[in-house]
Amino acid sequence: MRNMKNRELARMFSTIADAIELKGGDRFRVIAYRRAATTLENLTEDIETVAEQGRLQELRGVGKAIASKIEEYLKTGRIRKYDEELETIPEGLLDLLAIPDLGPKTLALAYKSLDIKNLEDLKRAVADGSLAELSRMGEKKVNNIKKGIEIFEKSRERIPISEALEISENLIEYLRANPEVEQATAAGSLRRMKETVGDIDILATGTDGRKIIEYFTSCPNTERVIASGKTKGSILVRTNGEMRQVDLRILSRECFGSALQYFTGSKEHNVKLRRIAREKGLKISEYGVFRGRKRIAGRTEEEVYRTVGLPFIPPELREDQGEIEAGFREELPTLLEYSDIKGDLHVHSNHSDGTSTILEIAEFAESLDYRYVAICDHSKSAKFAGGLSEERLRKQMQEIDRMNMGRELRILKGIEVDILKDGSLDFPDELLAELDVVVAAIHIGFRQNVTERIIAALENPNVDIIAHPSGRLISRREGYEVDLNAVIKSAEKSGKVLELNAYPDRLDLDDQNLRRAKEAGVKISIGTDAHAKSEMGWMRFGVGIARRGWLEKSDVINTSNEFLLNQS
DNA sequence: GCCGTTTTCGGCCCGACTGTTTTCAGTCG
Repeated sequence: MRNMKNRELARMFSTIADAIELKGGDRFRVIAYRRAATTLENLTEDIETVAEQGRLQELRGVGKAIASKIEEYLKTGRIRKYDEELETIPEGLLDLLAIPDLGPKTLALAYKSLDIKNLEDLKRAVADGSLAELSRMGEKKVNNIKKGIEIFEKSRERIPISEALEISENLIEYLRANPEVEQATAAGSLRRMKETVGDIDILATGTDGRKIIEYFTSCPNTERVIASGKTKGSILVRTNGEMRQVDLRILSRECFGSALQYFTGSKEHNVKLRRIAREKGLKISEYGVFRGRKRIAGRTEEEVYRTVGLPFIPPELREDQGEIEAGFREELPTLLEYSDIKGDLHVHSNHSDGTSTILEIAEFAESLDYRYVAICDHSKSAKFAGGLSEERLRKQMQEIDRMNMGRELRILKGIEVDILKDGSLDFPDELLAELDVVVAAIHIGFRQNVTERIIAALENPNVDIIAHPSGRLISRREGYEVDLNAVIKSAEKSGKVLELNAYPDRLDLDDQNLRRAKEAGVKISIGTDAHAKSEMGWMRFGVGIARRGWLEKSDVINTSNEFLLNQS
């Protein structure tokens, strides 16, 4: 996997930070380790290259001590500090920090006074009431932790699409490098681009199944081999500290299409498809389409669909949400393609809490063949995120004007302006009016009149886009208390745009609400909310979710060559 | 542990929110 060592080092530094925090150590050292971890995660070069060229200390958050730890890791594969910090902490304890509402202080106390070492201990202490006995623990707090445990467990069993794609793409690339392999493709909910997936399934055809499986199970990322035969192999790989299972199935060429169709699902889609086939005297299985005993199709998915009189249905639509009916009526949408995207309308620079300079962002946008990119840093109320004062924003605008001279890419002057608790915006109208793009967002008061506040923002003529309209964080946080139907209606009325935030934790609006917005005639802007230039690559997750929401090129504003907003 | 237009020591993002308390600790972003 590319940048594997960057990732592993980031994980180790982040774990060291957790360990120090849990022990009540210096909180600034905690911050320092976390910052180094973030830098490594976002680093596009291999850390080995940086080390070889003696540039480690040029990295943000990497000083003498951390640089020497990186070198130690590259040389020996270990970091003594990491081993030392973990020595005194039971395995699995730090994982519990991922439970919402359970932080280092509470966990340390639970460990010290109740000997809670893992999830099971914690659940027991919740159930038998011993957790409630701790100081500063009340009914509500225990209840929140209980809910937190549920979210935590759910998030562990499902893999975020961003991570699943990375694992599968790396493995598919690895498989294709083997001449025995003819074709290799991901299937399952991953291919349907669901926001989280249960497991990773890869299908392949080739000359010698056993050899391919052996090659697969011996890939460099394998942590453990679970199964290895001549048609199926299963391995565990480690990413971000989690073990993920990947299955590979070897199929015969003749039934690759029907198997891909079968293993892509969804189950509901397949059930309906098979029922329709049966009505036509056909039988569809993973081995092909059969009339009696005669196989009439199976080599490609197109063939399979054609036998029942359907056009090819894109995987993202296969949820039995009307796509089969639309297929028969020949009314399937022409879905948005990644190549339709001409710009990113939500990127943070190092003027607020991003890590890249505007120039770096612009050059990255150029490398993506974009026509424009909008710099939308935080506004002044977002102090935790280095929100810009009016003065700093004006300076930024001047800087952008200068950078736009003689440049084909257009850098758009934007802002992610906070919607305050009273529904007003964080900056005066005169200032907002001077910007190219005004993205308004809720960051405080998630339960206070959110619907009214968003609608008030939509009614401000200077606002163009509402960012992450539901506010949910996948597997981590419910959204705002907001009536999205009312928001969609208001956006329709004012001709405003709702965002599909492509940040992997957000994917907000989600597929269902995107479809509602489309049906209401509301346009969508896909923005990555990137906080580092490389995160602009998240656009493809946004495109995937947009396709699940039945969006076409014309539904998405950042597909037009020139940047145009309907300024009312 | 990092970092420097206040610079090699002494800061480091800071306020909202919640639930616990009776003036504040812990968590989150």
